[in-house]
Amino acid sequence: MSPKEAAAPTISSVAALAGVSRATVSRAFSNPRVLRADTVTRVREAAAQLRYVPNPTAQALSTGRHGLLAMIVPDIANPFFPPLIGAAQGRAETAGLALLLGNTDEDPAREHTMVGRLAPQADGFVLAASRMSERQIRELAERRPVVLVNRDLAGLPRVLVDSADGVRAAVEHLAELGHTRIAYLAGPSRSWANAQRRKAVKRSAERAGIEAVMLPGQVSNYDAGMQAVPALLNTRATAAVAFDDVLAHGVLAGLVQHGLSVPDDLSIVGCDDVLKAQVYPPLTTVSSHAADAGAAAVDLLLQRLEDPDAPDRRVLLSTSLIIRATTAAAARS
Amino acid sequence: MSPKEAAAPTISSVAALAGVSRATVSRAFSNPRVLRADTVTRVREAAAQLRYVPNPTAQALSTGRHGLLAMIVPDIANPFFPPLIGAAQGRAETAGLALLLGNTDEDPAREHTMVGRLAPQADGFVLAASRMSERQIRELAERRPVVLVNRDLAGLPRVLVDSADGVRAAVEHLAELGHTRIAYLAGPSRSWANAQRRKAVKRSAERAGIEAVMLPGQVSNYDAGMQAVPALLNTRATAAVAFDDVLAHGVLAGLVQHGLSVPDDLSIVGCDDVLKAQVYPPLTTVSSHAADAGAAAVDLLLQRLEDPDAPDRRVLLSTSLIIRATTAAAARS
DNA sequence: TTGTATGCGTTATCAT
DNA sequence: ATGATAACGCATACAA
Repeated sequence: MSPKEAAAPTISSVAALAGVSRATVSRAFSNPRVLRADTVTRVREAAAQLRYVPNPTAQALSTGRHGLLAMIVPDIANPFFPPLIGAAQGRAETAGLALLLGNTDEDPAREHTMVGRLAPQADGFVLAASRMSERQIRELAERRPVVLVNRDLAGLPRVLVDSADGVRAAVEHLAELGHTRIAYLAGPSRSWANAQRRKAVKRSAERAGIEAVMLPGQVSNYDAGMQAVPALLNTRATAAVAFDDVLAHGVLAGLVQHGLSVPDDLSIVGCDDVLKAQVYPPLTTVSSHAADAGAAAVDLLLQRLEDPDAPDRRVLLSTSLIIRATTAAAARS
Repeated sequence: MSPKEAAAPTISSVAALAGVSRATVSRAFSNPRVLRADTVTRVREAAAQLRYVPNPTAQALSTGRHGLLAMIVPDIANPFFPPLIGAAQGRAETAGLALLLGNTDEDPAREHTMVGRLAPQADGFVLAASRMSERQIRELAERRPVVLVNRDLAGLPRVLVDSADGVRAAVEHLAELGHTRIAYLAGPSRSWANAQRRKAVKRSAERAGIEAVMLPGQVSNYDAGMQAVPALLNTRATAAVAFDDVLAHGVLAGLVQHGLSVPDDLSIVGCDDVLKAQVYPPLTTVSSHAADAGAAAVDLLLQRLEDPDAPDRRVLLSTSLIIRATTAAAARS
């Protein structure tokens, strides 16, 4: 039952069987157009007969292309990322590439050593919500094509789910409901999305003429949301927008623990729409489209791979407010 | 900004700088014990000075070891898998290996071509909840070390989260509560876990002297759970155990849509404990420990990698019933 | 259109 | 303890 290395057929065996040189076999696969059609088929038949498949490692050593893409995420347990990863893997697969996955647990140092470890084998990187310093990222980009997701660095191809619009709509929605004091419950401090959302809340609140108070950053998980409730209550805000749905979900739970009811006592808005209508009460949130982001990122990377000097593109994925059941008129406290 | 291939230093440059042969440089890294201590340090200093790092591709071509593990999952969007993947990646990382991730969308054919694509580059596979045929799996195991998660094939190393105990406890719990007719809502038909749970429900019900009716298989997602509700109601069962938590979660929602309340009208038990106490009402479920399974699988694979002829181990991860709030005394209908 | 020869960066065998 | 040198499997510049 131990794997026998079954002496995989090489280019030489195929060449022998087909009665051509090894170079011809190589060309029959990598550049068939330069060969006569019949030799191509002859070689291919021989190859099929032997179940020959080009050895990617040898190809890599010779060409420098490994057929591998690397994707780095800060927290695979956060429901935002699995769809992102799945879509990226699917896209890569379609292009004949495989996906290396790295999970950093929000640790910039770990991320840095990880990309260093992966760089010699990966043809390119998609850094999702990278926590590395700008300098580290640019250093990597010096070695390998890099595409960023939710990180906005000039000169690098990047896809950004632009929650500014959605968040603004959320704040306006809250203002219209009569809320005059809202809170923003922050997410990871190194998160670009968090910075963007925070800023959007602040600005939109100003514009709407209502007050916005900022609560300190949290790792994004259910428990953190629950534990943030006392601080939230302290602000005397009548509504809160949370960095993301999982935080919001925790807040929901914490609130009922405190005997408060949503949206009667407090309105809550999430972000990313990872919960859909699956919690009770269904969470008002800002859409995200993580899967689209993953696919777009790989597309950008693929593009970059064939033409390294293609102009860097900055693709923005728009968002919108999804009103469900956790927002209502402000309670008169 | 386009990546310059900066002519990475090779073993030759280091050899030149250190005034030794390439072989010595190689040994200084892969087998330092055979060299004099001072030459090792001299070589290492030269390497450090040039920022030399061995080229893994070249190593792979020469040794056959790629430093890559492949993990295949049927559905990365199912919350059971991300922790599994995260733990596996972490374990691999500790061992100096990187993780290739494949998502098959429950498609056996896709899985098969995927492992074929990956086999030449991966040192070994962990197949999580593989949907491939036994034959295909054994074929792969012929080429590469394979560890199975939640699939029970004799002769192959495997880690099984053994939900039999937990499910039995669940059924007994239900019986004690006075339920005399329960339903099992099945999951993916090719899932080993589903088969095991289904069987456990059946047997435990017999032993407890109550009736168990089996509902047909579903893909495991929230909507499928919701849509299964009419069929569930049709059985006139007063309790149901679902293949997993996400299905159970959908059932919960479907039930309230039908104006029914849990656990007053119907008791529900999930599996895997991926929801924790995060839904309302908190779901009674059977624990799983996906992360442990991922770590254990990689450990097994690592073991297999250094000694291909190690006896195949079958590690069982035990489960238990977690009683929360979706089970109660049978309603007298 | 096809073949020859060489290189890609290591490891490993065989000498010394 | 260290050095030469031949693989590893493929791609490609150059020849023919």
